[in-house]
Amino acid sequence: MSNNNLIKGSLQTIILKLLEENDRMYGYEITQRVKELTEGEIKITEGALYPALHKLEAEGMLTTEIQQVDNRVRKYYSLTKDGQKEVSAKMSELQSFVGNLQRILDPGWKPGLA
Amino acid sequence: MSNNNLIKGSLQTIILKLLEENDRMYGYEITQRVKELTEGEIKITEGALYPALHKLEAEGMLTTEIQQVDNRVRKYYSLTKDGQKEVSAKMSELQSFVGNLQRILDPGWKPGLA
DNA sequence: ATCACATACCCAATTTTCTTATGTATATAA
DNA sequence: TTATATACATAAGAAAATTGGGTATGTGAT
Repeated sequence: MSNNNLIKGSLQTIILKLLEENDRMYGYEITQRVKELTEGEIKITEGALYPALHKLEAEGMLTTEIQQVDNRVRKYYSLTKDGQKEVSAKMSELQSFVGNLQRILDPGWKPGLA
Repeated sequence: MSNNNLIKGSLQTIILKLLEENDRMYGYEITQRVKELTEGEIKITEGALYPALHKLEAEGMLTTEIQQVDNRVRKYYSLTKDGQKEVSAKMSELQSFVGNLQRILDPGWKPGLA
């Protein structure tokens, strides 16, 4: 995940959420989307991404579809039913975790006040 | 660190920040403070905490002072000069990471709008 | 008395997740 | 022909947890 060494475990959530929004994406596309959205600040490395995708597929969260585009092979991933449920679960876990982090780290923090 | 599996990488930041606010804390106290602040949702395990404290000490971020209290030994930790600088660095890293996470995961998210 | 629980420290084996480095292959622009 | 972009993949190693132990004291309940 680039130079940023924080919060291991959020990569799966990122993958699942992007697939919820986009229905169908391939690996390289995911890395580019994340780079775009964070203005280059988070770069998902291939060494992290592909193992994560394979693991999610093995767990039944994703299905794949291989497709030829301009003499290049793309492997498209989509959410399964289980994957769709998992997105919600992971998202609320992450939200609650970030909330708890704020309670620990931001003295005087109150929910709902930016 | 308990049942919550999304915390990896933020423990050092939590320790440093709590010590910035409290000047002097011992290990067990840190676990209890975090439990309090998160209403039991985050429980720092001793297997994670003590190695993290020892590492921060070895890196020169913390100093220790052993004290007897009621026939029990307590090891108090405080920030060194380097540790004080490190708090700011870790905090802004974490804030920027959480911001990037929101850009990825919250479609339509704008900074400053809760 | 003994058992559970709280306080207070510690370590070792294992697992998960990442970094770093490498490999394959095609296409395009300098 | 060299670098960069696209597109997949694996393997060695490090980092940071989990899990499960161990030591020891104090207190409240059965």
